[in-house]
Amino acid sequence: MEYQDTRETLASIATLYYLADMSQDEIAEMYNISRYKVSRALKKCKAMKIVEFHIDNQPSHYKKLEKQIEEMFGLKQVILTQPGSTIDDSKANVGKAVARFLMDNLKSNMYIGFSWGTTVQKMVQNFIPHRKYENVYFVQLSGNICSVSARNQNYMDGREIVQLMAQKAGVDWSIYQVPYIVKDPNLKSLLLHEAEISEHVRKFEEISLAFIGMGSSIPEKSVSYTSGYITLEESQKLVMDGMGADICGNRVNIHGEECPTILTDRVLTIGLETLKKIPIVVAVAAGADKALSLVAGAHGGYFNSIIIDEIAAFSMIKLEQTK
Amino acid sequence: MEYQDTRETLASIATLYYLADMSQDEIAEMYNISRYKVSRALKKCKAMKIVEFHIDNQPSHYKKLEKQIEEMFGLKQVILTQPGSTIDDSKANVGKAVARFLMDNLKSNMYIGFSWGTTVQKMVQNFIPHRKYENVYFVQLSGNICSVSARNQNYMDGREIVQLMAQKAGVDWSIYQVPYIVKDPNLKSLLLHEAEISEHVRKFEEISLAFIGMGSSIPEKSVSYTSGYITLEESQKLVMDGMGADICGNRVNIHGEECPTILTDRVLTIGLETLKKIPIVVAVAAGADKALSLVAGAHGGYFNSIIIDEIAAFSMIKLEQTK
DNA sequence: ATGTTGATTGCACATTTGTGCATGGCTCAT
DNA sequence: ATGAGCCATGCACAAATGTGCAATCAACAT
Repeated sequence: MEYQDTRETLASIATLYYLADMSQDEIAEMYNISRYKVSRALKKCKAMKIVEFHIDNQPSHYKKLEKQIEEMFGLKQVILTQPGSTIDDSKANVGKAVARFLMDNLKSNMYIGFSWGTTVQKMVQNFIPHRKYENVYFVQLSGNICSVSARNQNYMDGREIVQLMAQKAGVDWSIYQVPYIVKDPNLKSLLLHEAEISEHVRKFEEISLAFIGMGSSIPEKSVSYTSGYITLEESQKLVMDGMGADICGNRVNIHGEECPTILTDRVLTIGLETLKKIPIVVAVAAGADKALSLVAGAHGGYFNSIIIDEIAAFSMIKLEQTK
Repeated sequence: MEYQDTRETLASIATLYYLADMSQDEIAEMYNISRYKVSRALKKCKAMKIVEFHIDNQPSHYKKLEKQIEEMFGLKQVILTQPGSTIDDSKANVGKAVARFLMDNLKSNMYIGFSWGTTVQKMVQNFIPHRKYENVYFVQLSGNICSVSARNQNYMDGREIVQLMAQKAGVDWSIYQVPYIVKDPNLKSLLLHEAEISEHVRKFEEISLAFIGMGSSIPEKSVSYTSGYITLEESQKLVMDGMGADICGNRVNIHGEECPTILTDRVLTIGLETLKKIPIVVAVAAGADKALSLVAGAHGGYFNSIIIDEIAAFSMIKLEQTK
């Protein structure tokens, strides 16, 4: 047996490991390669989705878990979705549920707010409105990031999400035409004094339903860092200082309290106090690393509903218990 | 989180382990149970098929592997099938391929031989003949075992397999109305002198296509033991003595040579020399523990074609290389 | 040639996982 | 009450697995 770095060989290794119950050592021997290589090949198989794990669970049993989280965090509504074999799959499932939620709740005479993010983005393709709406505004809640890693092929910025959604629904929309983060707090206040921008921000007060993304509490994954607004060290320091939770761009501690950070007064996004006044705010997230933001946001009362995957749900419970 | 011994909880544990990449320790902590229990719960998840592994491989790439085995063992035709997440699934896939092979090759004026076994049995439900055949006989190649463990709900004996197949095809059949194994060699020769039985055995010479099952080379799984004809110690001794290969009931060593064993002249089944004279003999098997019988049988020339799953294929190669 | 960059590999080590065995609890027939 | 049989549990240990790091290799521009 000769090892080649092809999809076929990788599939054979995955078969031998997961279906034939052979150890990595045995497989290594067959192909005359080192055990380490087999270990790494298997990792690759997961990454390339050559092997996938399917868990047979009736989503009906989420009812118990949803109830538990509602009570634990005092939330109005909790919707759980199935995790996929990759974080991207999980986000897609959440996105589908978010789209469904919106379609169920969208009526005429409403202002709807959207932040952006990879999970929120997954809602777009699943949003298929059937009715016509009068006097509906889709409002962008957070500014746009300028530089996106080229790797992220199908990345949508906040503007694009709001615009696509509004066009699908045939409603008006309002764009937050500012950068997500600025260097100088003074610039932020200057921007907010611009007539066009302040007019947009005033619409925040009219919103009756908002969907907001959660930031990752892993310093390397934080958007402020990945988009180059802060250094990795600064990102790590934020987490160290207990300010790893990121509610739609606002940094808070695990209790949901705002404290001064390097990002204070530099992020252009809907403020926490404004969020609190919106009747229905839905936190949208997938994956374990969103747990901190979810727990913190729930305690701060910045949202009253969540649509997340089962993994994020368990992670919230775990974090709350060990808090 | 409270642990309950329900399918739901098991599914959650599998989700946490396989999809959320949590360690068993972390999961144990969440549920306030011991790590060992998590390990055993995961084992149960596999057994209950709560979690399944799917490997995305195009069966087309089996061509190379099939060719390799054909050359390695000098076989006329090798057909490989996908392994399933359980050995039962794998057998079902093999059974499907066997049924297809039979449908492709069955013509009028043929005698077809069938031994029995869990893999051969899987062929029955997938056999859907469409044409009518003249002068076709389905012939049972091995005697029947009498006592079957009650656990094996849907076990079919050789008689049932042949009969069902023949009825589906609308052809005649001939049953080998004897026990699979007898205590006394004399009894075997007496039985073979019975007119009705000897008439059946004479049909073996007319067979042009036969499907034969392979015995497991794991002492505990050998049918001679599980059906109570020999003790576990005797079964282990057979393997120790190098006679673990089981070609349709005939014990041979890895080179395919017959040597005297405790079962010699006690098994009522088609003999190896008779098998050799049949134009097409197809070995049917799934799983790693059939490798010894497959390799031995190929070397002995008792069959010239095989239909097995990918795992059995790799196991054959491995065994042949380390032989 | 030489340096630079990036990927690959093997190693040592820590972590994670599996399992035979002994223990203790439970049921049930005597 | 007693003892036999069964099953769940935890432990100790062995086996299997993951990964940071450093060495190596290959490609390519200088």
